[in-house]
Amino acid sequence: MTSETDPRFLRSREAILNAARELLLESGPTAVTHVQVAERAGVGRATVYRHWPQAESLLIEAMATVPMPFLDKPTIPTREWLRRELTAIARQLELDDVRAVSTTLANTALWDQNMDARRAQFAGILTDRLAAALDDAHARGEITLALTSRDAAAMTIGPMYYRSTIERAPIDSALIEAAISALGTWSTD
Amino acid sequence: MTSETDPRFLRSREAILNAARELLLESGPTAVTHVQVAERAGVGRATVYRHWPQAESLLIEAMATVPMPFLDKPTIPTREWLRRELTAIARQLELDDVRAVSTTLANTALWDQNMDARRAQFAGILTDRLAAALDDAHARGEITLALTSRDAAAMTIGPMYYRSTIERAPIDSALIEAAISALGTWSTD
DNA sequence: AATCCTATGAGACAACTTGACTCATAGTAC
DNA sequence: GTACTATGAGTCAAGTTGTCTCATAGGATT
Repeated sequence: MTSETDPRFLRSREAILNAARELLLESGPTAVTHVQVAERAGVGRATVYRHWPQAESLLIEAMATVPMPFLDKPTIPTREWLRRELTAIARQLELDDVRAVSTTLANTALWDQNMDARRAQFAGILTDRLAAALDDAHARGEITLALTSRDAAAMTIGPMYYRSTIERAPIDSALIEAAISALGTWSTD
Repeated sequence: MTSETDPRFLRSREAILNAARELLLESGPTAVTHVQVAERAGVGRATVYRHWPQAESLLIEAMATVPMPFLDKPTIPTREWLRRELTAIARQLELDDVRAVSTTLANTALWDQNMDARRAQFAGILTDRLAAALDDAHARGEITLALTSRDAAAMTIGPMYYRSTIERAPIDSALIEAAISALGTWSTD
């Protein structure tokens, strides 16, 4: 039997990941230490070291277990799809764990290459999908773009992210509507 | 002689604050420890403990020494003032230390009350000043607002902050222009 | 059931870190 | 010159970190 299929191994692994995620959520990334994770997970300290010799790798994997906001496959009309997706992201940003993961990512990525790779991947997906959806909407004549389609993520998610992490206030639908209008002139206006 | 005027005291204090700021910038908030700061500042370890018994307070004060983007007194026309100020903020966000301070603030504020107070103060100033400037522009008939004036900070600074800290890409003037247009209909259009 | 394999918890361990304290020295005011 | 006090260097106990060892027990295979 190889480690990866041993139920004892998998049980410990899950317990450790859950404990790490809880600690991140409750007390921040600095709380994700081998000792604290072991206590919270109810496993031996040595077990945590065996699974993740580096606490930082554990933090990264624990962060990856938090469901982050993404964009579903675009539907038509794009404007409705966009309204729906941005509202979903807004709701996600109200969750403590999503805020914890995104701000930890943005912060630690400045000094840590592994974190930066995760940040880049995350940001890239959002920017790409939104750009593709808008390019398509433009090709169909649904919108006349006021900016490059690759600026759309910053223009729409940016205000919500700022509202949620810097102003720490709820995201109202007016902000979402304003962001959607800011992308260009919609033919359905 | 009281401590606060003793040149020896002030010299140590400055050296410690500078070292802490450098460490934050180069290696992140976790690098701001008594030992590392003492080494970098060229002072004894005990001196750092005497000045700041809590490393976190030192981090907060060191962060406060980094010049953060604010908004100058509004001039007329508001649109020109806004373009100028947002461009200034965009330039500031390209600086490593501004990114380090703002993302550290957003992240640590989630678990630390003192940091959260700083975050709230910082966010409040930007939101208030921008709202006041836009209310004034509206009263003068320079703009018909597409959103509440208190949403303006999120709508304009948000995209730049997201671009700079999540997408980690340069802020182009098209993004700034789009944000300005998103605020409403300018009478000078 | 019996056997083998291996992940685990408990514990021991040295190396290092942390925060507190002491004291001789030297920078500064008067 | 004298008095004051911030400082660096050093000491110290308590706690933390990462590694290793070993008996145990969970789980697969027969």
